Amino acid sequence: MPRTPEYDRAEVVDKAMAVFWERGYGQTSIGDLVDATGLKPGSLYAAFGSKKGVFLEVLDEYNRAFLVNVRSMARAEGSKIAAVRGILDDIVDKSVRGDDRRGCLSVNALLEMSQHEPDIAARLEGHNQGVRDAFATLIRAAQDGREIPGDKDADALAAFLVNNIWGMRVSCRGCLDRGALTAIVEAVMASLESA
Amino acid sequence: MPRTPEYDRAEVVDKAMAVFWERGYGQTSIGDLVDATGLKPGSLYAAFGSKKGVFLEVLDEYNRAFLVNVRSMARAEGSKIAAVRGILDDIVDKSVRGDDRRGCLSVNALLEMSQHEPDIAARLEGHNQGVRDAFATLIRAAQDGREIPGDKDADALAAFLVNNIWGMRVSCRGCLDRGALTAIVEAVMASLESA
DNA sequence: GCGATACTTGAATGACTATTCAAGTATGTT
DNA sequence: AACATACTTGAATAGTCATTCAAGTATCGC
Repeated sequence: MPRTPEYDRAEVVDKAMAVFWERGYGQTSIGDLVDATGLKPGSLYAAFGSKKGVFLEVLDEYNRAFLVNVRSMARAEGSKIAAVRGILDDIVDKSVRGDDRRGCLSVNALLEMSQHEPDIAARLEGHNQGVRDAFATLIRAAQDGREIPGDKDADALAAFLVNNIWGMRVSCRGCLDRGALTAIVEAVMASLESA
Repeated sequence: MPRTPEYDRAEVVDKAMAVFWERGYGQTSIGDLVDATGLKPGSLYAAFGSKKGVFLEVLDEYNRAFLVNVRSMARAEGSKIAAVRGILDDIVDKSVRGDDRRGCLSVNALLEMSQHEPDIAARLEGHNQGVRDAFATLIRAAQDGREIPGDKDADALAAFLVNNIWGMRVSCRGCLDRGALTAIVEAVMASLESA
């Protein structure tokens, strides 16, 4: 009976993500979203309720995709240490690709909004916990395979790893180049493997 | 001949810093600055030119104070490794103190503004370079004292160290508690000292 | 006291924003 | 074809914000 929407929701979320990622939440106006998505204000509000509603859906999609990526690399056959390095190299690649250094949408949002938007802070914290858990699982697998000393605390190593990832996501917003980021990856990997 | 200002500029900068730090740049209105500093809009504009002018002065003061702190800890007699640990412990303390986790004003500004405010990006990059240099100097001193293996690249270690500091400044905006941050510090220190 | 200087005040300005809504339009079922 | 549903449109609303400015006021040297 109803009229069917003329847009694809996932596509709209992707386009909105590009804008929020580029400009941040506060600097993105509804007008920007209208331009990027092709939806008029009324349609946007009918579909998402508010600007924050759009952003929450963007954030969930971003975090979901990141976790999927980490987990799929973790499931690969063979060396788990190589999987960790692959994930870090991937982050370096993304950090220096293009001339826009947008960093991590999730980290950007955490710093911009966590103080005055508790629901966003809660959502991000849940996601970060998921990321740390995924890395802890991967590290335990590496310990089982004797690639990482078994007496180390996997959760602590995972927190250390994630800390360096957040750091790189910040550093790449400054002017650290590929060489500098790669050197950081080397230091992190050496630290993981050392007895 | 002229009338003398009724306020102390350094005091005004400090009060403005508290507001910008708490709320971020975009979420701070001139009205907030008027309330915090006691200066009326006209006086604020006469003294600083614009909202961004106030922020630039705040940022410079923040960065200056941070560098002074690092350098003074680095100059202390005795173990240089202990100095590094002291700096990191200090950051952990500041990160968990109070119930507001404001993080690092400088990192917050970098993520919020570097994309669309090139002059702020440039200023922050200059400052970050200064911080890396200060740590590299400290690390070379530790190598001279045989506290850190001499064959390691001091600049790379400094970048690694700063990367973890930025990471902690992000992590503390989520809900990482003192224990988790301390564990990260342990991992970083172990990494520095290991041959 | 007088004049010159420059700080202070606070209301006015003009621009921008998120959000709403009433009118218009397409769809699928009956 | 007619109806109910619900998507689409874009102009209107109400609010906020950074910035300006003209009038008022305090200080200093003479």
